[in-house]
Amino acid sequence: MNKDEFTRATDILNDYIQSRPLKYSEKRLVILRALLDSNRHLTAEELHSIVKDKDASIGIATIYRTLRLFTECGISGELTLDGSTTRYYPALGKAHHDHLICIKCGKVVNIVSPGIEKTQEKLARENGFTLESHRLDLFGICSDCQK
Amino acid sequence: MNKDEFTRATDILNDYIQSRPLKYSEKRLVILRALLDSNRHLTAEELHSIVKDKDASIGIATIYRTLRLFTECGISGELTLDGSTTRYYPALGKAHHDHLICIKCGKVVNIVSPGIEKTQEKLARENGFTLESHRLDLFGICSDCQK
DNA sequence: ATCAATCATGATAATAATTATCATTATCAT
DNA sequence: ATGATAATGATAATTATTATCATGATTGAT
Ligand SMILES: [Mn+2]
Ligand SMILES: [Mn+2]
Ligand SMILES: [Zn+2]
Ligand SMILES: [Zn+2]
Repeated sequence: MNKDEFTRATDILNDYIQSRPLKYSEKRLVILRALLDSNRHLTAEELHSIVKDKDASIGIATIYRTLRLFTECGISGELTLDGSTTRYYPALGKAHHDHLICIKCGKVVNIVSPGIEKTQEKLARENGFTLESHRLDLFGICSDCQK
Repeated sequence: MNKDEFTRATDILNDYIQSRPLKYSEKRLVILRALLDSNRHLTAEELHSIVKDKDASIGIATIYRTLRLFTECGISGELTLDGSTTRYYPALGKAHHDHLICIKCGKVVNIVSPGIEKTQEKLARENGFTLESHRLDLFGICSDCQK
């Protein structure tokens, strides 16, 4: 009976909140719902404008605070493509993945390559590093934009 | 008799300048020398403070302008690790490479993996993309910082 | 060398995304 | 209910970078 994404996310969020000195908030659930519904890579501003339709009192600062919280507990992921604006996306239940981005239309495709992941580990080891994380972004032109 | 790095860089820079409506400038050479001498991944501010010892009249805006020029003609490369500050490094003659960064001391090691590069092409192709560029950064802890 | 056109530059204002501050409100354990 | 403290909105502050603009340097033609 497979809990839906929202329920799984709130479970994680509640656990996280109760494991440290944090308190419940209704607004976080509004933001969570909007993020999961969109299922895209959104900027904080974009998410804010979506969320305001549901609760006009939510301020941009709370969007940033909440997204940080979501990322801390694994509900969302962050992606900074151009060094200026960070985009946030639902990461729950999705295994680790990298990104393939169209430089014309901005489309983002999730990709995964166990071979690359393994090679990264090897490269780090060869250089005496223990690997903690990595970032792989491929930039190109999607089939639509090639037409 | 292998021209030295500075000479090769100035050759490229001169060609680039003469191929478009740009003019000669002494200050660019001071900045170039400082960048090549350091041979590290520097922020614009760091490079500025080095350069000011040679020519105190050089302003930070010219550092940014010149680094952009260097990157355009392939003399320098840009690396934005944390989404906030961009670092610049001598790229001349160095083949394409990716980066392995120590999250404790900031050390940056250049790495290269033909296998990964090839797999990236394949992934892009499988998704209907033509690959234009990519960014691969590995974050870990170097051997010194593990002690 | 003179001159005009235009690029290069420094100082500084502007920008833009994000974070910090702070007064007010909401949550929660007692 | 109450007291402690977290959450929030408004907005000021921050920070890296870019734009503006008046001034100086370079070039190529006279
Ligand atoms: Mn990966
Ligand atoms: Mn690469
Ligand atoms: Zn596209
Ligand atoms: Zn280190």
